[in-house]
Amino acid sequence: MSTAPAPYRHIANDFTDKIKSGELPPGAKLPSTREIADIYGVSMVTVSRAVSLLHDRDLVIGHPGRGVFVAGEPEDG
Amino acid sequence: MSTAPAPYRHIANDFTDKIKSGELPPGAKLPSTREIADIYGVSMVTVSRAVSLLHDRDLVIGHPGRGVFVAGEPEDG
DNA sequence: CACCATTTGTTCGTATGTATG
DNA sequence: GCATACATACGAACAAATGGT
Repeated sequence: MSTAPAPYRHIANDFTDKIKSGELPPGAKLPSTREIADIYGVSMVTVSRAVSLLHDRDLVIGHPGRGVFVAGEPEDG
Repeated sequence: MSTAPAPYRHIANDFTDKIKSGELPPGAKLPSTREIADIYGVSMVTVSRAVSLLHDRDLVIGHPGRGVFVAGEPEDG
């Protein structure tokens, strides 16, 4: 069955991996919603949902007007 | 203070509380998406998002054509 | 300070797909 | 195949915050 995850799940999973692997260290700024949407070929709503999951897991922190940053310490503290 | 959570957050929080308090025991069926949407006065999309959070937290399990059930053991096995 | 552009966050309506019965 | 019900997505819109001019 593969159980292929939905796009928003895939995106969330993808960034979770990048953060946990250190590719995106604490304080790092994620691409804007529009950027990610363009990269994955989905709408901004879908990206927003994916980021919401990351936010729910305390992996990232979004700052309206600035961007989304990886949680952990810098930029946020 | 207050920081009133968004509707979908509020709904998810509400059901999380019901489940954790035992008001909704494992195997219990949640109201249908349409029902919840009607109760809270929001669209089904918003309810679906709230349930997605519950699902992400392994609090519930959705069965297309049947409904959403509280996770834990029964019904889900 | 005022105005505008950018960016995040959330919602609505609608459509499609899948699964159950 | 139809009715019911969950899951996800898109497009458009509004609200709030930030920052540049």
